[in-house]
Formats: sequence, structure tokens, C-alpha cells
Amino acid sequence: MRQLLSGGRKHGRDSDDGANGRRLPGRPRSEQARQAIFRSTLKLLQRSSFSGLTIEAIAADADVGKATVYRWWPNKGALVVDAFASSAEPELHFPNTGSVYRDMSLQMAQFLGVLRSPRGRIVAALLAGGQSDPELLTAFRERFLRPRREEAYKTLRRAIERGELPENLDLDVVLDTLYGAIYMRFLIRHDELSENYIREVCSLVLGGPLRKQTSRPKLRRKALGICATGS
Amino acid sequence: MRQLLSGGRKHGRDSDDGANGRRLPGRPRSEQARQAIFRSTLKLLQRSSFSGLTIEAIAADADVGKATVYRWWPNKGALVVDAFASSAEPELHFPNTGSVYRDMSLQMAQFLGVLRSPRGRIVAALLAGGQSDPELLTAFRERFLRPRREEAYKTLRRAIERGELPENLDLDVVLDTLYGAIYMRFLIRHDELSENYIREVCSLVLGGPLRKQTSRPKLRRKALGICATGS
Amino acid sequence: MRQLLSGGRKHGRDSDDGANGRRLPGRPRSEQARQAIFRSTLKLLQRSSFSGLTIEAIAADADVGKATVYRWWPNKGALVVDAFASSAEPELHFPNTGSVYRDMSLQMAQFLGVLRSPRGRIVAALLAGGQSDPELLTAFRERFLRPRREEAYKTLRRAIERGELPENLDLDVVLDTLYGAIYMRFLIRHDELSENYIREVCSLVLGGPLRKQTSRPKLRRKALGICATGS
Amino acid sequence: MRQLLSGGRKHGRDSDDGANGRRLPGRPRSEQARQAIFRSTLKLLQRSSFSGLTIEAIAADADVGKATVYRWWPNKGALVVDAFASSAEPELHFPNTGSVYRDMSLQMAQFLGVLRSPRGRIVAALLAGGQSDPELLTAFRERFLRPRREEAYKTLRRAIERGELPENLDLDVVLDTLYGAIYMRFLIRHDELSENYIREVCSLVLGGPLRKQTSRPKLRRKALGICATGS
DNA sequence: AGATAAGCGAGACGGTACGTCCCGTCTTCTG
DNA sequence: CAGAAGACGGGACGTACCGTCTCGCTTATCT
Repeated sequence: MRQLLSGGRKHGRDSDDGANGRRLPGRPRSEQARQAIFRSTLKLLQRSSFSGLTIEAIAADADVGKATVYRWWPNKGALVVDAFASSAEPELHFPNTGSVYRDMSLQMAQFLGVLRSPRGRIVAALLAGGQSDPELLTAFRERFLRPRREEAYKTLRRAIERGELPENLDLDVVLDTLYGAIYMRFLIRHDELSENYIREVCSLVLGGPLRKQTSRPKLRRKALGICATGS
Repeated sequence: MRQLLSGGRKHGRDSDDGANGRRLPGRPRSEQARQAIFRSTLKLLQRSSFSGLTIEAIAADADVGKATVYRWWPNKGALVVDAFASSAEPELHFPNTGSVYRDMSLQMAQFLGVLRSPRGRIVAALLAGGQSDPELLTAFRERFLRPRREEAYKTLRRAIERGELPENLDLDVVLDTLYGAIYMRFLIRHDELSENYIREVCSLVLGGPLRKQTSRPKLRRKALGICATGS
Repeated sequence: MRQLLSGGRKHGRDSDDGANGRRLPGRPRSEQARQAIFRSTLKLLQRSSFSGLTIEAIAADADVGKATVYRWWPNKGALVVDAFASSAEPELHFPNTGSVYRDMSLQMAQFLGVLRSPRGRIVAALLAGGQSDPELLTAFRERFLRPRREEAYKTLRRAIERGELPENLDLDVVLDTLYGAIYMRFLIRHDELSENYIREVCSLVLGGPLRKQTSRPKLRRKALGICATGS
Repeated sequence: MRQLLSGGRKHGRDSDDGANGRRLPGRPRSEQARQAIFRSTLKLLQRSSFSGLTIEAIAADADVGKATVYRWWPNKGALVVDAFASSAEPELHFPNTGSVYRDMSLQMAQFLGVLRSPRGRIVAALLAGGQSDPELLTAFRERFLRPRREEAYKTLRRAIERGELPENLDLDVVLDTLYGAIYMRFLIRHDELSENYIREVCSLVLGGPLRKQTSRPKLRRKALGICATGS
């Protein structure tokens, strides 16, 4: 996962921190340039789409030679995913409230916040670009999706231990159903993507909180309770 | 909605079928060229991605002047969506089996078939392109999504009338949850997109068929039945 | 010379004036369109160069179908030369003052007036276009140059008869030397093209008028001494 | 005058030969590409006219990117004039025989040789193109015409010092009359452009050589009689 | 009067070249 | 040896005209 899409140059990050602590000869990589490139990438990506973003523009905006970009990233996708990862890491953790419904809907609401922020454009750009660049998609999965999913597993397993969810549940199916509902409205934009929508999705998939039951009793009873036992 | 993304030329389709039956002066649009362009677009799109597809290549493949393409479609996206819609219309209908679960899962399996076929690339291309071109996304929604959704509403309403689903159900939430699960795995490709996955999603969201109960009794009872009553 | 560059259609000009006086069936050529095309051609040529002039623009400006232009003129050059000839005929005649110097310099001054007028652009355009289109050059010679040259021969022969010029003079050499001096400054634009320049050229080639002698005594005395005193 | 029509890029010719001898950073301009472009330009110009010449064809023939052409020359004319100047510099000098007539007619015959060679097409192309592109014409004057004219002045001044020509002669008028006669027949092509024509023009304007008098006695006697006998 | 014929405007057609943009690579000098 | 600068061959962009074509309509002569 490390350096997923980056080039394998001499002075790249992670290359000189071996046990010996020796550095290679020659000028070391400019951390300043690296960050300027990230900054410009994210900045430009908020104005244009993935396909409208050009290395030329990034290099110009970052006051950096085009070759410096190509030296460290093999293509646009690798750079974008790196820039995204470098900026998005610390957010989006799962709470532990003692209720799956609350844990999941809170985290999904956080995620919704990200999608609505300027960084939402970047997520869209990554997924768009990933449709024609498998490595970009891989990077998105490894660097963004997987870390969150690991946490989500824990949240769901806690719910199973508490008895809130059945034991033989396929966690991936649950998570893809929950998050798929978000991604769908985010990517296709055919309907409102609101906190209330998230609550309804969670209710539908996880069973809602007590106060929700009165408003949707029939679905639960009919679709799953009675139907299940009575027929 | 008609001619959503097409140029506003004189001899466009739908322009001469008014009540008067008169044609405009000037050479009429070449239906032959139009179809050759569609054919080449779909053909090339199965080999390359949306961004790798070029108008130049389409025109060359269709033995058509580049200007003829630009005369009728303002951009690549408009052309692709038109070509896709012209080829995808007649499929993907909903059966009426008397069971929501069966109706929905059958149609979703059909849809899965499309996504797995060469035309799946086109759906991916449209959604990717749509992230930077709102009109493309609009066209996708109007020409592809909406017709299917109208049918889906009917299917769900039949289920409500039969008492399979509760009356105050938000149909859009149900549909986005079901199809979002498909789109998510289709676009992010992090996990298998199989008929079995579809069945599990339908079970989770709609409640499974009778024969499925034995295999997943706990989920239903725990997640929704017992949980609902017990908490 | 007739219809030098025009196409050979049925209803073209000069086609129905045969002995029989019969017209062909079918709609006759529109004289109105013909003149509108000429008008637009000359108008547009004053703004742009020959190569910058387009049939498309002429047709649009003349409110005429592009095919109507192509029906009657095989190419841009033919049209331009036709338009020019239709507008320039009546000018540029030679006076008969009894002095070659005066006859020639007066006519050359008239010509200078044409070159300085908006029509000068057209002469330049014709000669420029003629460098890559032999027919255009031929048309320029036949329709514009030759008629004037015929008159010029007469003027020079009168001078020979009067004894102003020697008998075995090559008239073409004299005329090309005189007019070449004008064309050179007109086309290369390296120096002033004034009435005074014309007088000096005439003096140099033909011998100047008596009153010019004081200002340029040595050249005159040497080059044309006897001539000057003898006439 | 230097770089008359060339673009103002960093690594253009003449840009690094300052006193310091330092080069600018960045890849230097490819001399190889420059010469290949010139070669192809001249080669193609001998087959087609100025307007038929395309940058696209030049770039293809020179195995060079189209952008490389546009990087250094703003338009076709600038390129053509540059290519022409780079190939025509060393010729067309004036002899010093002790006779204006001989000096001028010899040089004019050399010039005639150029006009008749494949390079003649280029001169025609330049003057044609120059009618719609003032900069092209300027370049032609500065790079081609002026150097020759400087030499011509010296030739004529020598003649004045020798007493062959009068002192107050307007040299430009003489030269434009002589060369105008050539340019006129070259550009309009209405009559033969031969060495004999040149001799006749020189005789007419400068007074012929002694041995020429027998062949054209009347003109000479009248026009230049005294001069001829008195010298 | 009707048939036949040709010109008219409009405007779409397959093409070609335009001049621009960016690609990803390269070559050079500077730090 | 990295970095900036910037030129390189390449290729697609979207536009402008080319000269041709197919329309519906108009204006004539010929039967």
C-alpha cells in the first residue's frame, strides 16, 4: 500500500529511513516542491474536473518544473490520489454510542459533510478518473475506502456482540448497501442527499431507533416480522 | 427532455414531424450518418474509456466528417449519452410475479447483465464523464434512469397494495438503497458484483423470499423483528 | 476573352442572344443575384485580401446560395476578376495632348489614382492571387491590361509619327519600363508612389518636358539633349 | 531587422551570444529542426504556391511537430521569408566593370537567373503573400531588397563619379525603373523576360553601350545621342 | 393547362488545414 | 543528483471553408 502509485526514485520519501540512516548522494528531494504540488493539485481540482486537470497547470501553479511532477508520480491519477490521501486522513472516524444505528448514521453524516465540502469534488474526480484508470481506483480503495471499512467492521461486530445484528450477517453487504445509497445520490445527483436521507437509509437497512418505529411500523412488521413468521 | 443534448440545428430529428408535415428547405439530415456515428461510438467505447474516446476517431470510424459530429452534438458526452440511449431503450423491464422481492431481484439481475456486458463500460463512462459535465449527468438521468424508475415505482406500489410493503414508504429511498448497492460495487469494484449479492441486498432491504428465511433467519429476527420489538 | 473564366451553363449571359432569339426552357439566370455577388465581392475585397476572401462570406453577404456562386464561376479568382472587370472598364483612357510625356504621365497619374483608391486593393489581390492561379493572371491581362495597352500603343505611335520617339522603338519595352516602375512601388511599397515619382520616371524614360530641364540639366542634356531641343 | 518576423522565444537564435557567453536554462532550440523546416519549406514551395503551402505539410515533411513551427514563426509568411533569406544571401552581387550599363545589366541578368530558377516561385510567393501581410512585405524588403539596393547605390555612385550619370540623379527612381521592368514581366507574365529585354531596358534608362548603338541608332541618337558621341 | 426544365435559397455532407493545448520526454544550466 | 526551465515530436481539439449534394420552391418555355 505504501507508495502505491508513486515512482521508485532514489530520494523519494521512505527511501532513506533505513536502519543505517545514510542518505544517498546528491540533492535530496524538495519537500517544499512536494507540498506545493499537492496544494496546487487540490486547489485546481476544486475548480475543474479530473479530466480537465492538467499536469501542466499544476506545475505552473506550484512554480515547479513539469518534470519534477513526472519524476515522482507516474500519472495524473497517482498524483491526485496522493494529494487527496495527504489531506483527508484524519477525519471520518466511527463513534461508539452503543447503538449501530447511531454509530453508522453519525459516521455517514460526517462523510456527507466531506462530500458536500470542496473535497467532495475530489472524491467525484477520483471515482470518475478511476473508471478509466484501474490503478486510480485501486488507490482510492486502498488509501481511502479500506481504512474506513476496517473501522466499520469493528462497529458492526460490536453490534453483533451486543445482539443488535444477527451473527451470520455479511458485513460487506450491509456496508455497501448503506454507503451505496450515499454514493448513488452523490454521483447521479437525482435527488437530495441530506442527513434525513441518511437516517431513512439506516432505518431501512439496520432498523431504526425506537422513535422511528412509530412512523414506519408497517414496513417492519409486514416486510420482515409477520411476513417472515406468518408465511 | 427530447433532444436533451443535441444541437439546435434546422434539420435535426423531430423537427419536421409537426402537424403541417412540411419540411424545411435545405438538404435534410442524413439518417445514415447519424446511425453510423452511433455505431462507431458504441464500438469504440467498448475498447477505450470515455476520456480515451475521441471525436476524431469516431468520425474516422464512421466515415463521416468531424464537423458532422459537431453539428449535431455539442460534445463527446452528449453523443455518448445519445448513442447509449438509442441502444438501451427497450430492455430492463420489470416483471410482475406477485412478489416484490422477486420482481426487484429479477430486474436488478437483468441490470447486472447490462453492466457486465460491453455496454457496462458505457454506463461507467457516462457516470465518469457526468462528474465534470452536469448536462451529461442530466441526460443520463432523463434518458436512462427515469424511465426505469417510473416502472420501479409501479412495482413497489403494487407491493404496497398487496400489503408486502408499508404504505408510508419513501419509494426513492428504497430504490436508491437497492440500486446504490449495485452502483457502488460496479463503480468502486472493491467486491464481487454477483447475482447472489443482489439477492442478499434485496433480502436486507425488502425482506427475503420464504425459501430464503431458513438461510438467514437470524438477521431478520434479530435485526428487524426482535430488535424492533425488544428495544 | 468572352466569359474568360466563367462556367458554361445553360442560362449564362451571352447564351440566349443567338440568331434565333430563342431562350432555353427553365428559369433564367437571376441578374439580381449576379450583381449582388459582384457587389459583395468588391465590398469584401476592400476589407480583406484575396486569400482572406471566402466564397462562403460572399454568398452570405449577397444573400445568395453558395451553389449559385459555384454554378457560374469555377473558383474565387474567376469571380474576382469578373467583378473587377465589371467595375473598372470606363476609366483610364489616354489623353492626346501632342506630347508623349504629357499623355503618358497624365494617364499614369490616373492609374495611380485607381491604385490609391479602394480598388487598388483589388489590383493587388488579383496580382497576388495570380501568382498561384495562372488563369487569374490571364484574365487580369486580357480584361484589364490589354485594353489599356492597345490605347498606349496608339499614344506611342502618335509620338513616333510626331518624331518625339525613334521609329524602331520596342513599344512594349517602353511601356513595361514605365508601368513597371509604378507596379514595383505599388507592390513592394518600399518608397513613395507619388505624382512626382511618375513625372521623374517619364522624364527618365521618355525625356522630360522643357521646363524640367533646369532642374535636372545633366541627365537631360546627356540623355535627351537633342530630343529636348529638337521638339 | 534581425529576427524580423520570428517569435520572441527564449532560445531563439542570436539570444545566447552575448558578451557573457552564458546560455539560458532550458533545452536549447534544435538547430536540426530549424534547418529541416527550412529545407521542407523551400522544397514544398517549389511544387505548390504560397497559398497552397501548408504548415501541416511542412511539419510532416520535416518530421517535426506542428507546434515547433508555430513556436518560432508566427505565420506561414514569416517562415517562408526566413527560409528564403537563409538560402539566397550569398548571391546577386554587383560587378565593377567600369560601365554602369554593363554593371547593371550583368547583375540584372543574375537576378533574372534567380527568378527563372525554382527560387523564382518563392519570390513570387513572397510578393503575393505580402499583398495581404504587411510584415511579410517588410521582411522581403529588409532581408532581400535592401542589401542589394545598398550595393546598387554604390554602383550608380561610381558611375556618377565617372561622369556616366548626372550628379543630381534620383538613384531610387533609376533603380525602380530598371527593376520595375523586370518585376512587371515576372509578375504579370505578359511578355518574354529575357536577357535581351534586360539589355533593352538598360539601354533605355541608362543609355546603352557604344556597340549597341548600331542596333538601335534612332533611339540612341535621339534619346542619348550626345551622351553617346561625347563620351 | 400541364409537363418539363433549369435556377434559386438553404443547409447538410465528407473533407482538409487551421492554430492551440497538453501530453510525456528530452536537454540544458543552476543549486 | 534534484530542480526550473523550456524545447521537442506527437496528437486531439473545435472552427472555418472548401466544393458537392439534396431538398422545396420559383420561373420560365414547350407541348
